[in-house]
Amino acid sequence: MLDIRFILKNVDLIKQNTRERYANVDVDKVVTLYGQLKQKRQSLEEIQRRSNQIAGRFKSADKTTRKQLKAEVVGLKQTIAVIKDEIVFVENEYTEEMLKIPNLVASDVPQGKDEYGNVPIKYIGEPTKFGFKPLDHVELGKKLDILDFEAAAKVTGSKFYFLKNEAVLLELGLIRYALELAIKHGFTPVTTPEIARDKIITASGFSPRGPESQIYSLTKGALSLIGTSEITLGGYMANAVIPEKNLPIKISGVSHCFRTEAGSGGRESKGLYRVHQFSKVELYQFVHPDKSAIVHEEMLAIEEEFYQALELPYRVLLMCKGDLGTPAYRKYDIEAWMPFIGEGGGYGEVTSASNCTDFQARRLNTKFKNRVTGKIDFVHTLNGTAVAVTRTILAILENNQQADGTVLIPEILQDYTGLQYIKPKARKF
RNA sequence: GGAGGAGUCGCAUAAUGGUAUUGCAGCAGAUUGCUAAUCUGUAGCCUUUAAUCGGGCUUGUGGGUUCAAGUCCCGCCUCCUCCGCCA
Repeated sequence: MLDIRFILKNVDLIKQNTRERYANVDVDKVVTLYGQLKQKRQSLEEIQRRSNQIAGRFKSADKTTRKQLKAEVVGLKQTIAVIKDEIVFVENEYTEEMLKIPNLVASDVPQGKDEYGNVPIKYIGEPTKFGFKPLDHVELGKKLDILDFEAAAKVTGSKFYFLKNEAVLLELGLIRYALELAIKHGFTPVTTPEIARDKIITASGFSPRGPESQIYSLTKGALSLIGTSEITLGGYMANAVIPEKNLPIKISGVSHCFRTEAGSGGRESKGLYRVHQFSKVELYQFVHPDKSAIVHEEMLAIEEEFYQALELPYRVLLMCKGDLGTPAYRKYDIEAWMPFIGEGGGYGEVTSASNCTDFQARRLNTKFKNRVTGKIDFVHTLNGTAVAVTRTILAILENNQQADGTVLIPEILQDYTGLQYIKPKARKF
């Protein structure tokens, strides 16, 4: 959420930004509704003032005066009720539209409508070449007996999976290595709830209910499954004032993520690439506003350290205006080489790192206080993926397969998994 | 899940239905003069203003009763005690 006072002062700028980000929002409507809201609130306050005045005279009044005062206040009460209803109505409309206004963008964010507008800024490693006919990860998963999509389809439906045998060790090893990397960089590890209040989800910039929602909502209570631990990690500091000397606060969250993937049928949806549930280690930071730009680079550096240690070929993209999420001010994606994307291989998203400036903090109401000046202001928040497990397993399987049908475990993970390679094996069930 | 109790500023506390008290801490100022003490002021949000003054809202939260609600009634949240269930 942006500051309404900032919006009012910079309507043209906001409109241009909204247009360039291809956000479907009516900025004029927000301005108009806010004007109405303010006007109604002021008239309400005036009537409340009169009502309070009458109540104040009541105590010392005699019987007949009280009768008069009472008669006087009845009309006011009715008017107050009417105006209150009007305010609730306008407020709902206003909030709904207001929440759609995206964050501002950094000056170096490229123009562009969608993923094709993203700008590659770095390529590390070469796309994997094979001296034999490689298999995709779904076929590999079957031969190695480590993935089972058919059984998951029976149990839950499409886009679910069972990990089996070495894939399980690989998942746990990836999580463990990612966590140790995070801890090395000063993050406090946490495991989080995987269900959150809709309020917290909204505050993080996601919409829990509605047709385009990516979120699974529960029927019991105003609760939903989290799409990412970014939601719960941000919520950790909701309504908090952090002493400035305690910044930055760096948290690394381990959780499952649940996504409906509404409207993404067929698109790069084979196997593990796009699934309804996966494990992720997330990096999250609350920082001083002056520091967020530098910290954003640090977040990317940690992500790169991870994928370099895994020896996977990847590229880094600076995301264009049209492909940024609503809360993001600037965002990097890392895409790992995946031999079976598109025709003859391509790069597929494995991480993202976003600087959300004060956009999330304003809605989460997370502030910091300078002890000397006493100044209170919103913190900046950043989030990034340490590891999204399923896509990383996909990349390891497809890139590290050998002519003899085995898959080599990256050296860094060998201690964490207790494996050097995964061999094909007969499937008993 | 059931029964009972509680929730007031960072902490601690007060308030026969009458418009949120006091102490400590922190912060600001004054004074004294030095491992600090004393005095004064100081909650948040919205609104108004050049800035003040002023107005409104806020006792976990949302409703209700009332001229008036921390106080009475109802829903929800959180915590405590006990019971049940359970990895």
